[in-house]
Amino acid sequence: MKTISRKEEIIQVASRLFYEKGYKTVSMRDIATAMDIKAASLYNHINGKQEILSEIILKVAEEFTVGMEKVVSENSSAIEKVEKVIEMHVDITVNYSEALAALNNDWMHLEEADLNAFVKMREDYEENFRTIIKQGIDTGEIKSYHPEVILFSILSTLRTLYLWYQKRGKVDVNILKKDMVSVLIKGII
Amino acid sequence: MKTISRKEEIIQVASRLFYEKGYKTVSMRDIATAMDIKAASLYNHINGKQEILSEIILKVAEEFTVGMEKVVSENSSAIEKVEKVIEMHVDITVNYSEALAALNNDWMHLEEADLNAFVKMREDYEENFRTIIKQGIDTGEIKSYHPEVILFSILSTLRTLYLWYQKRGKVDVNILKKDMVSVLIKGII
DNA sequence: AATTCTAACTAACAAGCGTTAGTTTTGTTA
DNA sequence: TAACAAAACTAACGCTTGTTAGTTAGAATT
Repeated sequence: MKTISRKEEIIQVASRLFYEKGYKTVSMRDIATAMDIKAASLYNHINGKQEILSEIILKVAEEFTVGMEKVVSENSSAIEKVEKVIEMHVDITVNYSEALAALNNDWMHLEEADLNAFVKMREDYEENFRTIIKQGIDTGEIKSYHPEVILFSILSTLRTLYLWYQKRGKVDVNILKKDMVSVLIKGII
Repeated sequence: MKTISRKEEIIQVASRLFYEKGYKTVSMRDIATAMDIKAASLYNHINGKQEILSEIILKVAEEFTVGMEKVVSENSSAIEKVEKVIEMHVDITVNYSEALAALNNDWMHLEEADLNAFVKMREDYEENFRTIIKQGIDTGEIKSYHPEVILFSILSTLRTLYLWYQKRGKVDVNILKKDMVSVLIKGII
């Protein structure tokens, strides 16, 4: 029986509100009201609004980083790696769908140190994905379109998945993975 | 020699700032400073911050609506219609890349009347696209994946294009159209 | 030259923001 | 039961927000 700390509860509630209205629109009073307490009481558990944002974003960003590093280190074909990346995105989307709104839309409101860390992680992630695609093109597994266009096309779809997943009443994960792999890969092989 | 009114100038400057930081983060003083005037002076030309947002968003939304209606009314195959939709998206992205940030990220900050109008346009647009895809599946032109997944996949990519277009130093429009059509269509036929 | 119009200005407002200080309530441990 | 810690409270702070009122400088029109 895993209990949830008050701090984690704040982060959970904030994630939901950020998902609905965005970081800048949600006030500390909004978060407090949603928890039936006063805004000042939040500060018994967290250091400030910034901390809430960075905990939400960086936690998920690290999931992506770890997941991507695992895929890259595998001894498998490029197409298999792309498949694994897609599946990882689906898994993270299902587990953190609300946090992904902040990660996608509010990362620029992180302050310096966290912002730099996030941007670095994001760039590394894209670079790893780009390398996989280029390798696939070299080995002939993937059609030789401009790699940047393939990268952009797949990544856009994956990054926006959290919106559709919420809207379409949370489909079965395994079916979702299969569909995504089909649609995204069949076009490039 | 087409001159630009002061109001249009405000909307243009605001679009750029909204693109960079988001509607809620940008203050009227920020907009004024960027134009080298005081915030109060803006009100000689516009009625308020809301008006700026709705002018930016609804103008582009109408472009999409008109474009889609034109495509739908054409007498051509489903695949040809999908191609036309993709090309329309590229055209609008090139002409309104900054306004698209507000349309994608800040539409929820429209107030009631404009919000309803926008949501309606967006739903109609998606429904038209969905119908095209379903027709394509019926006639056998398009693989019989779940139409919702195809719709989502293509639309996500098109809607995020404005980000990549800005980042990659504004590629040639016709090349961009060709690439997008290739990558997005080859996967579904 | 007098008038009107345009577009800027200064000054201020009420409301909301994130946050802090100090206090009180609540529940657990000695 | 007394002591302590956790987590809530009230009250207020300095600052920023969108917006309004009233004024002024310069250009265009009569």
